[in-house]
Amino acid sequence: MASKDRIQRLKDETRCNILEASLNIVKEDGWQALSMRKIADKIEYTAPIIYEYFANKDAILNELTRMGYIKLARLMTEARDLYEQPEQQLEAMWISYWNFAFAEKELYQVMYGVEVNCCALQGSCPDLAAPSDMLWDKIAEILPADKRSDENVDMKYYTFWSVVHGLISINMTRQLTNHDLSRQVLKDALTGIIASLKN
Amino acid sequence: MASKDRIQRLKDETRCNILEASLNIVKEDGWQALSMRKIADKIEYTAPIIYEYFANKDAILNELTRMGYIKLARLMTEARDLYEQPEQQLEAMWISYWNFAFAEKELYQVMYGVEVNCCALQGSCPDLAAPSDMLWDKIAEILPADKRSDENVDMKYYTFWSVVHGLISINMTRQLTNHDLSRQVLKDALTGIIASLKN
DNA sequence: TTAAATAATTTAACACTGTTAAGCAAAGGT
DNA sequence: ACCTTTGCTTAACAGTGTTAAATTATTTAA
Repeated sequence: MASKDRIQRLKDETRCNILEASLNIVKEDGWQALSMRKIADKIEYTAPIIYEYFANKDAILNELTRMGYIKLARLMTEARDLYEQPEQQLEAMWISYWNFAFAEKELYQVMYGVEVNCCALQGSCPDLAAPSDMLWDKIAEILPADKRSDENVDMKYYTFWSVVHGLISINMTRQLTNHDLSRQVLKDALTGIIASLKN
Repeated sequence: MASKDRIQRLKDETRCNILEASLNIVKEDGWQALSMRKIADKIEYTAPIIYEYFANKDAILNELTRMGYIKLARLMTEARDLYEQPEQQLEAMWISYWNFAFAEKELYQVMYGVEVNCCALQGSCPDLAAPSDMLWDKIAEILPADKRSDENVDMKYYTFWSVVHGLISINMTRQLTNHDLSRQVLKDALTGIIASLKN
């Protein structure tokens, strides 16, 4: 009967190896490069074996997503517990969220649907710059003359863009489904940032 | 010699048809469903023909991206020109950006790397909710008692999340490469929102 | 110990994917 | 009429996720 345990332990280990191998492949060559056969190669099996442990490829992604959330929660808890005041704790948690995103880039990508391949075209044609230029120029126009440095305009521009794009992304990936609430957040944020331009 | 023109016109039309067919497929079944053979089917040719017009599949995505930016610039210009005051113009442009994202969801996705498939698992396990719960609770704790309604906490939570996730996304898709500037925007935004909690 | 049953693993296959090379058929020029 | 160019298709390659069948190894029973 103890052999059952041993076998179970080996199965658990293989399951773990599959997840580990997957993450390694992604860290080396990106999500695009992750394939069942490559995973099988890494764990020194053939592809169909993986289906004994996961229903399909998506199930592996889901499990990695879950692992990401668990790790993020741990890091945020640790960051929070370094402080006493709620305001400092809240800030520490968000900064910990930020740090996690870059320390575990691949996990963050699968958790929140940030594509990597997209937008490979960088400043290749003026069409791509037109919208951002329009916004940038208008921000510069509103900012008081003594604060109209390139860096200040950049700061405000990216603040706007972050909140708007972030809100859109969260909506599109269905992490926020209340569209009315979204619009309200948008309105509030926009008026808030616009107000902050003029002082 | 006029026949040359006619032929050129037909070629231009086919090129346009490829882009149109691609966008239709994506609108019907998502980016995942877009394949060279399906495009060929729609324009009633076989797949290799497409390579006469585009170097590869990526080139099609790039062209759709470009079309997206052109359309976005047009909409933003129209929105801006409805107003006189710079502040109103700026707000109108961002709202126009927001509206474009949902009116042309597929274009926005390819322009800014928002994955669709990801995070299909919704509230399936408590692990996924842990990080957001931690943040939500801390926001509730800081908010003055008379403003501690679920809706108010939600608003603030999503404001935080939008700006942080948006900034991360913009960084990861390499639309903003200056990491120091990012951190500064992050810090400013966080202290700004935290300050706004207590009044 | 040997035979039967069960489990573990692989090979083969299917229907896809992007992409390229070879072949064919129609049109144009001489 | 022939030759050349163009337009288009068929066939193929290497890869993908996934499933069914075949094979090998291990455990159980006699």
